[in-house]
Amino acid sequence: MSWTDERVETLKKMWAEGQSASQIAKELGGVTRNAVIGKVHRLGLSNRTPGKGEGEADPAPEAAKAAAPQPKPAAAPKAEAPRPPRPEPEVRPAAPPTPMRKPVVPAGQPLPPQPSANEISPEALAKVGEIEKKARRLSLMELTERTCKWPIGDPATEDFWFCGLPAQPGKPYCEAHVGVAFQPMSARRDRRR
DNA sequence: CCCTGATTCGC
DNA sequence: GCGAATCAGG
Repeated sequence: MSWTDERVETLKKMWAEGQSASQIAKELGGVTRNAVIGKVHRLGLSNRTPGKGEGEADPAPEAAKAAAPQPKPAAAPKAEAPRPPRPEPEVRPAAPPTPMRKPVVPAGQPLPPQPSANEISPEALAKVGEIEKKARRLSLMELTERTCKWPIGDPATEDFWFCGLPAQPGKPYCEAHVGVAFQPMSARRDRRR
């Protein structure tokens, strides 16, 4: 593969969007992230290190950092979450060490949709309750394509993190969470009708 | 361990 | 110019 105009354009665009080199490499195909990074540097797109270049008297430092790429929580290229999960509102393992907490409602951040009483198998729920105690409690930034992206807690408070346990290959969640996230479509309604 | 970008250097 | 190997960091 070579750096055709088109490919370079894609590279520039994605890089500007804040996409990582590996993501760009994946998108382009036929190149590694190293190739992408190398190209980025050759194009002079890398982050201008302070006090460096000659003809780089950049008097407009503000404009560049205005755009913050919007992070995608469960950006699984293939298997996408069938529905926004909302584990157990009940579960709140860590809340005590914050007496001074109440103005925890940021801006009008609506709480995630609550699937209400879903007809999830009791075993699955129990399983989830168990593993959530062992959750790695990862932050958004720590999630990868192979960590469970199941949210736990209230996003509006400090009691929020992601499961982070090893995700099922090709799935965005760990085994336990896959169990409650992917329902066979109405696990079973009234027998016969 | 997973990931990130940065740099080097033989090609 | 290219990019694998390597480095440095989170």
